[in-house]
Amino acid sequence: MDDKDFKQTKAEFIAQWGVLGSSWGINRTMAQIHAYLMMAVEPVDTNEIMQELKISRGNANSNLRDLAGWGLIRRVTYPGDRKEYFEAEKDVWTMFCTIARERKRREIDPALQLLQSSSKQSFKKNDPEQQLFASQTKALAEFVQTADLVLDKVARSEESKVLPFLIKRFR
Amino acid sequence: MDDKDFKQTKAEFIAQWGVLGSSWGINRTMAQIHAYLMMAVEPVDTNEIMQELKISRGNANSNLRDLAGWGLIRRVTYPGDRKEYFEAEKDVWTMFCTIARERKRREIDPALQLLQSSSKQSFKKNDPEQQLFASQTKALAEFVQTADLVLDKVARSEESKVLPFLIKRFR
DNA sequence: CTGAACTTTCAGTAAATACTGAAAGTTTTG
DNA sequence: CAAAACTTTCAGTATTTACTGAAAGTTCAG
Repeated sequence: MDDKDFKQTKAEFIAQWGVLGSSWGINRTMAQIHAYLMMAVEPVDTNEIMQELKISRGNANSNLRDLAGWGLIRRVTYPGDRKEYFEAEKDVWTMFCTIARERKRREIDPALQLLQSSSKQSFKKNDPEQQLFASQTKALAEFVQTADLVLDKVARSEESKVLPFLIKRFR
Repeated sequence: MDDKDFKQTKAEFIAQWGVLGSSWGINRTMAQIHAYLMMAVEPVDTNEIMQELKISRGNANSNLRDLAGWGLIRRVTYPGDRKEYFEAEKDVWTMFCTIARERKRREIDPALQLLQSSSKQSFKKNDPEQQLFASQTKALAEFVQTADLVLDKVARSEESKVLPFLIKRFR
């Protein structure tokens, strides 16, 4: 594969990764920046990202900030160089744990809170509608709590190096 | 809890569930309709949904269609009644399996396809950038494949009745 | 076949989300 | 301290996504 083909393959990959990202809840540009950084051998500065992905400085800046907020990329600086560079976590299991931890915090915890507070009301025992509401919210709360717990166990960084092997055995 | 309080609690729950849904990739209305149906004792028709959630016929129709497409709700008809009613799957584990199956089909499979086709190109062994691209896409492909497999195992309906107990033990 | 009962579609519009680029802010250097 | 090098913010705008409601479509009873 010659260099020209490679550049094209890579660009195509990054573009497509963005499309996939947006079919999740992730914005296209953020997914593309992440893909770009995952495939970068060395840390990259904002200008390079702007040029390669054809996006504005503001857009690059805010998506990089968000990615750093998720813990998926790190800011890197070199002594004697005032620019900031960015570098992605490249280990997929570490990435998975990071994402799991953040999603738990941002999505699971609020859901659990709503479900628990809803299910802990007092209801009329003779009203089937109230009974259903009570039992459904309770069942959902328990489910989410279980999911939470599993993610917790799985996303502890110590175990995350064992887990891949365990799971492969499990096939 | 009197009936008025209950109505309010339920409405608040449905509204909030919608907010949570949209912090995932799910649209607010769809999440609300689903919540409404999960908490409904009997099958519900389009008009009731329109009134209760204050949405248009078109909106109700298309979100109901999509929910049915996900397999999260069923269409119900009664002999001698021309209207269609809708009813949600209420068992949370069955719901989970359904969602897992659909997400696999809609999100995991396309990602896997992209990753596999990208990682199966031939690369220059002496170019570190090409090497990184090759190894990253391969690692991602393997990860996604594993996730896929785990979901597959978990989302088989037979086992889904055992799994909750298993996981509770695991605490 | 006709019309009532119901469902679906879709052009137009509203709302939410993402993006731009210039201005303001910050840090460092000479 | 001034100016250069860089980063952040944010008002305005573009793009995407969701929603409305009326019209078209479908099914069925008489």
